[in-house]
Amino acid sequence: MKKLTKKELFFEKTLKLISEKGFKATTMRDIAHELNFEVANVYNYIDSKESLLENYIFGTLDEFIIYLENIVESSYSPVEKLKFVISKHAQYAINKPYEVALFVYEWRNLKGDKLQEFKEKRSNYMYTVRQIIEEGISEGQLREMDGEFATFMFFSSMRWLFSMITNDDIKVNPIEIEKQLTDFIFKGIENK
Amino acid sequence: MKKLTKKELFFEKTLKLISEKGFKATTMRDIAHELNFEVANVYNYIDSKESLLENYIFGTLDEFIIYLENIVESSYSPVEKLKFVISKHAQYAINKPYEVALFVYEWRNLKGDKLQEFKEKRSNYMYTVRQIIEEGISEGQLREMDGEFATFMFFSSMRWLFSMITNDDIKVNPIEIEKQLTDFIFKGIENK
DNA sequence: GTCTATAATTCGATAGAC
DNA sequence: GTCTATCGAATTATAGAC
Repeated sequence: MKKLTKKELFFEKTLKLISEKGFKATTMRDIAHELNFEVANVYNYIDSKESLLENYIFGTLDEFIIYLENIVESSYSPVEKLKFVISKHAQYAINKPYEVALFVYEWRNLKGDKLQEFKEKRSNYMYTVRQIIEEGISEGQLREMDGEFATFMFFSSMRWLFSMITNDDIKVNPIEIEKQLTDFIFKGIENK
Repeated sequence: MKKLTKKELFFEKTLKLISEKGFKATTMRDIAHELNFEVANVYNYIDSKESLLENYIFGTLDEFIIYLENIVESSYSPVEKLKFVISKHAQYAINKPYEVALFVYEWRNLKGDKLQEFKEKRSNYMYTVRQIIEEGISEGQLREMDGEFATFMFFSSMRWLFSMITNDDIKVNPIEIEKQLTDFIFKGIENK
């Protein structure tokens, strides 16, 4: 077990707190209390509550963007590319569920330019995945279907994963969860 | 177009506001401003901000519970039952997207007994759906798979629908959206 | 890095006149 | 039903001593 610095501990505990209570519902006092010190000390680690959210969300978003760019530039088939994207989503949701929670639920609390930047980057990301899906359809690897619907489905998978992973009742096997997700997206639930 | 009473207009505009900005981020002053009157007037319609959220969320939840009970007590096959549930979710998401938004994103802001009640009812609802799915698997209509995974997938569909329906770029055909959703859940995206 | 103290603002909610 | 006025609590953030 790696020993965490105070700074790392601060961001880890704060992230968990915000993802569970919600960004707006989490006060600086909540954060201070979680770390057993006074409110003023929170500002030893961050400039403002606003910047805290920005750092978490763009940290996640930018990592996904870079990964997707690498996949797109590869010579894999559309289906193989999609499986890489699913795998990335699954691994991220398993290893960093709280980052995902903020990304999915709290982006609305971004303000001004940062909100704009988020929307644009996310839109570009989804459009790129949609192009892969439509390529798969036109090549016949994927069944005939509405590319937009399929793309939306694709992204709902990350939310689903998050629900599963943060559910205390369930013991998650990371390998199995990724397999189940991939099977679901490709095969559905029907027995044929 | 039906004419709305002042009361209906209040709840309609308030619902839309809260679902777009988030419950915590929406202030009583925001609500008053949206309706072109002063803050004090908000309390002509509601007792507290807390009760407002409770009414919206349990209105949605209880309707789903009653509908599911009727399905369960019917003599339809598991697959047919699931298709009724999907249809209900799709129709609700299409006709009442903002109620769904509150139900999905804002339940964390319920407090005390109401939060407990929500969790229990939702848990029971999911468990009932899971039983239908597992019945379908054991009867061979659905492929062999983890019932828990499948159930989670099932419920992520409502969130996906919501994303689609509230996306301004997309013109939604209600019949088509339900078909695409059903196809997705049963067949996945692969071409076989 | 930690504390006390407090500024400055915003929040939900109420009182009471019209 | 609508307004003005206001309360008390909670919020983010800062100043400055140790």
